[in-house]
Amino acid sequence: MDYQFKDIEQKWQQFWADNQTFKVENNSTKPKYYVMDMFPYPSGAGLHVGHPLGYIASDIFARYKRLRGFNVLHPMGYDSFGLPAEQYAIQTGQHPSVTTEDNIATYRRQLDQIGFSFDWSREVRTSSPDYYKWTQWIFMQLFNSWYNKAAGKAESIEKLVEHFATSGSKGIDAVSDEDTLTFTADEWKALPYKTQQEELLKYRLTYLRESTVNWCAALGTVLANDEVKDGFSERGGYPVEQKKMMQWSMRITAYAERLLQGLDTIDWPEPLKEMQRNWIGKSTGASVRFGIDKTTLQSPITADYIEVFTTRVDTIFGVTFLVIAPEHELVEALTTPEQKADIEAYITQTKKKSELDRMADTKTVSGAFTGSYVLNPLNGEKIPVWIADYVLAGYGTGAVMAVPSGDQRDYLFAKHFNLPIVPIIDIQNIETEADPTKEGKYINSDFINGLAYKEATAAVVAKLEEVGAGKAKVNFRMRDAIFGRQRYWGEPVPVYFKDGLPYLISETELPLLLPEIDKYLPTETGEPPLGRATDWKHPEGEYELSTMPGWAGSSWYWYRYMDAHNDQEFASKEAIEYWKDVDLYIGGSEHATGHLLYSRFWNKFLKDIGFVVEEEPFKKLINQGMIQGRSNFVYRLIDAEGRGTNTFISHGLLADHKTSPIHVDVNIVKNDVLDLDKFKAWRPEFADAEFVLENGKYVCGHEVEKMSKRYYNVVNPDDIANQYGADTLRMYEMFLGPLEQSKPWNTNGIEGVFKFLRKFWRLFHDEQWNFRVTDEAPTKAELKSLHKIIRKVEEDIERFSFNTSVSSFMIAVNELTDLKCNKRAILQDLVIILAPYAPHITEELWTLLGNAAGTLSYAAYPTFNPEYLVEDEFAYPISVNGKTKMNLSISLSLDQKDIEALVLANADVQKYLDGKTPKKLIVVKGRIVNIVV
RNA sequence: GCCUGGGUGGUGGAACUGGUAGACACGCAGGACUUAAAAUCCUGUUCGCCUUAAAGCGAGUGCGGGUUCGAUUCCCGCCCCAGGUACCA
Repeated sequence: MDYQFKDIEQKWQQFWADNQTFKVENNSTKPKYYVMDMFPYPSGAGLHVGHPLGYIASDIFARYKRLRGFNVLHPMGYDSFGLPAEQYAIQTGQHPSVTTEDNIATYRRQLDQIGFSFDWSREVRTSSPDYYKWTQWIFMQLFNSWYNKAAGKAESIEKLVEHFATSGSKGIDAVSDEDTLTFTADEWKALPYKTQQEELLKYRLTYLRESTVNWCAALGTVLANDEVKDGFSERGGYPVEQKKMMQWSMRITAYAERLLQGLDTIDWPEPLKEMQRNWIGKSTGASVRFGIDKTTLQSPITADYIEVFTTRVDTIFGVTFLVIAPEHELVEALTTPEQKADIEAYITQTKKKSELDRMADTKTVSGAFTGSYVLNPLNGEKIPVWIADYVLAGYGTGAVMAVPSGDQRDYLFAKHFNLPIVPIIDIQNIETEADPTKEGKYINSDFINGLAYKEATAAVVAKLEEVGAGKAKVNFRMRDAIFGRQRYWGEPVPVYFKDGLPYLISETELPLLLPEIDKYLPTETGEPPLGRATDWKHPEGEYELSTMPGWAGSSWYWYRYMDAHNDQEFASKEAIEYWKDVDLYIGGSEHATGHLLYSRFWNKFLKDIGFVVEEEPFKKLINQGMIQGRSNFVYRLIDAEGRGTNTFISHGLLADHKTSPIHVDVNIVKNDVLDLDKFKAWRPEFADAEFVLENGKYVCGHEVEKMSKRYYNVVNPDDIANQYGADTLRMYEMFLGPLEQSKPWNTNGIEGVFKFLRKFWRLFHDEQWNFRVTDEAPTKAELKSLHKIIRKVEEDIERFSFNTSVSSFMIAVNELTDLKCNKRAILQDLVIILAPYAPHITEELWTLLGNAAGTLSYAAYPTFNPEYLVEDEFAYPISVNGKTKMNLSISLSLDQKDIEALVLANADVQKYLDGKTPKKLIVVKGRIVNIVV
């Protein structure tokens, strides 16, 4: 029979499901291998062709590893809590769990159609109570822990309490809030219970913190930064104000150093690691306190100094002004009456600027003088204090010591406002711009004059410490992560409040179920949606009303796959000790600093408290590129009055007509040629459309854009699978180009892949489509083809170069077709090698070859034998001055000298030399001959 | 602005360690089969020049330089595109 992909694919998908072919056990004599994909959020739009790209790659890898004798864990699940479902619920009143359920069913159907080898018995859903029970449980462990810097890890809060009770706060080196108390053991014991608890909250790894949020009173909710435009909500355009709010936070900063160091131990793409490094943002420097000169201030001020962080403390004698952020808490107090108007005008101006404007505009210098001064702690010099929007409130202390001779921004600022620029290093050239050099000796710098960078820095830090005005400090850019959302569709926080204190519910009360509410909106008093729940009250107090953020459930899910149905633990010790970590993780780079950082954080925490065994969760990570949409256009003719007609001009003829482009559904266009009948049927307004054709065809224009419904460029994998089959879809997505590269989707080449599979099928069949394979001994040429592909695919898979292996399969099948090879000895091995890429057609042929159904997935992978590829001759390219002129076959057993002689004696070579004597002859054995004349 | 990745035929791409640029596929053109179409198969296909043809010549991997016997690959400078982004002191 001809290649009937529909029957074959349905048959084998059913077989795998019925026989649980890919179910994997938590113990085996085989070595383990864990291949995981970033699980999807099940959106209402369903899967588009961009999603499966990574899944196909990981599935090929998983199937390959299985063939190579590994016990492979390859699971899939759903990140099913999230905003879109809630938004939909607000609009339609449908419960998010209902729409989520529907969407998951669609995803599952679409995934099944592509023939993935997932072990579905381990499926997880973050929104399922069985799952979020453990998300809540981990939250409780974090609440019950603090970070002991001395031990270099998280420990139980009990240990901290014990220490307080025996030794007070002395000897505690912890990551904590800034404002912790100092006390003796007796003083601790004497503290009221509430004060003790408040104190402990300053140490817990999850804690309450007041943070500013974008509050939109009209919508009654908190908005994300990108939902706010110029101080108004993007949705509705209502005013947004900064509001302080008590929120749950995660003390991820405790792990900053370990998160940074860990990057050196994992096999991730370097750009992605770089992103994480930059996000963590470690900088070594010093904090310096500049005393406020109160003699010039007319109003009283509580603060005594402005603290700055600098990485160049050695330049402190070059400081000629201080710049603080317009949002700095001291701005108002420092502003003198004369400067008040200036400062207020500047602050108003800053608020109008969007983040993007502030970033792109490095050329405009702006700022305003507060009228106040601080004193240089080392020489007592009076230094003016300015505000400027290039200083950000959120980083460091929100204040900068400006050294215009060494920093270009400070330099421009000083030039613009006519502030002094003092050179501090002898070789510094500051005529036209700042010179940040660290070479040379210091000048104009008091006691470090004549010193070099290293000694100077040490001397300044020592002096600052001596006078109590500063100290060496490591600063991280990374902030603690807010861990709460004023939303409904998320995990409830397992906490209730009594007398203003948070208490964990008991473990036996887990999971704390999400209550039913009447509508998915904030309450009239501005409480989160959970405030609407009736009869939802802890016996001891009021439940927390915010829910966990989107990243909670995804920060540990790889452990749940290891033991997905355990109701005693998030995963058993045995399962974790067996699977350990994810060997290969494939997903998009948009999660570089969110999910991938939080996951590493939770993993390190779980290791600290002894529940997991590996410091890093994902040993190797590959980013798949984004698949962009390729839109098609038709061109509507514009008549003399400038009105659109119902006539459409083919792309090649546009120059002669006035037209306007219209997006057309890519699904009714093939290779940029419009299907006229489908176009007429597409929309009623086009039913009478007329066309100006070129060569009898209507050719569409095209553009690369985001894949989106409104551009009519969304391609659904179902359509491809229906038309060409899953095996073609799988191979085509790989054939499209390098996995890690972003590329537009187009189906231009899909016929080639489909034809390849038919050609492969035909190798096993005669002219009349009868299955016909012989047991004859293979020829040398056939063995060569086979072993070439064995080696090539092995190399390609190991370096995740799937596109090149698809090409190689085509070459192999072309060669074997030319050789008219239908020998079992060759074809059976070829079936195994191709199986990870095209699992359905290969399963069918595998059984036709007489093997037991379903055994292909665990067959023995063919071994490469280099002997079949040994050549005795090589067609040397002969080049003259680097330009290839001809080929010359020469035995590979000859040595350098013989080759040289042979080449020079050749008549054709002599012709190219044209009587000239070669200056030099380069012979690279087995590669090239180059004659220099 | 900064960081990262990229720029190769009409198109997607290949060339893995500096060694035959354009594998493989699409598209296109021509041909075979067919009453016809689809399907299939065969041939050609980087560009320019010359040629009846065979063959030949020249240019060519974003642009300009450099290193080298030899550069898509390494170095310097520039332009453009994509993604990320936090003026990070």
